[in-house]
Amino acid sequence: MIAPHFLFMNKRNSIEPQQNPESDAPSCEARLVHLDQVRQVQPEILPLLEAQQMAEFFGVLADPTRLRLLSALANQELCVCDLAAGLKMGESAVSHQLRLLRAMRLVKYRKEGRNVYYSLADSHVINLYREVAEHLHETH
Amino acid sequence: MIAPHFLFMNKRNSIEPQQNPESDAPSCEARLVHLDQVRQVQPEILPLLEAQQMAEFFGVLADPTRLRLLSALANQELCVCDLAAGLKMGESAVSHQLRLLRAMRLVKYRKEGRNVYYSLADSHVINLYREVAEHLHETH
DNA sequence: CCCATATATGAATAGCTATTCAATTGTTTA
DNA sequence: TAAACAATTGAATAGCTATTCATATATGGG
Repeated sequence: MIAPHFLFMNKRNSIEPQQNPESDAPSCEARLVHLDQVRQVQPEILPLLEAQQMAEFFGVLADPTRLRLLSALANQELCVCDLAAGLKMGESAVSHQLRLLRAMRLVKYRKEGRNVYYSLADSHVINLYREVAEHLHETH
Repeated sequence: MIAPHFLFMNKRNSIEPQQNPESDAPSCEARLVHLDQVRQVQPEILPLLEAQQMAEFFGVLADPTRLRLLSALANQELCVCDLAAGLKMGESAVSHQLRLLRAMRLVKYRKEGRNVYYSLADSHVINLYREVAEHLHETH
């Protein structure tokens, strides 16, 4: 298996929100059971801050409406109004969601007159979809 | 750009929870503005059901604790107790989250005595991480 | 057989989130 | 300039979710 350390972006095992390894164990007396394992795994655990960033990103994709918006934009740029019509939703709801997609830099936009045209920002989303689609299609 | 239609798994543009294209538009009078665009994009929009499935999957990854659990398991299998100790969390919380990861088939487990050892189910998660890490590391 | 331990589970609570409604901004056109 | 319109924004509400606490199940040791 590939080294996860790299994958989880532990560029440096620097100071993190985590307490030091020897501190109190919350409940399970792990230090009595598998202290070695715990010691070994702790530096490989994704630091809380980076975990939160990544979770925030996945969270943006964790909504049917936003996924449908992205799918609509996969082929062509569209204005808010047309997106709303295509999804049969209110413009306000769509605008709120586009804001999130914008914040995560998944879409970009362009103003033309009183319309605002949105389009996909890069190809990362496409790759993510492919991976997840593959996973979801495996033996259920 | 790659054909999104394929990526979004519209195996068939069959009957879906969506109303027919001519039905009432909620608010924006899109049929007056860009009816052609709306018509064109609608069959490409990810169907609601599939969008929900995919959103559910991303939702599992949209939590710092679960991401950290996965990072802990990337290298080695670990029992609940050690995972809890490594993350400095209660066993109950960890167990609840592992249940979700199990439901999404991201981890598998093995019982040995009174311990239950968890490990990653496949390599999809690894790939997802890589893609997202790349995205997050691009010019902020 | 009883007790400690490992894990799982259910209920409860606090915090987050998606949509709606109302109001606002900025732009075009009449 | 007034009116219509596209889009955004803020507040409010309903629904979801992560953790905690309490309890349950099961396994191994004495």
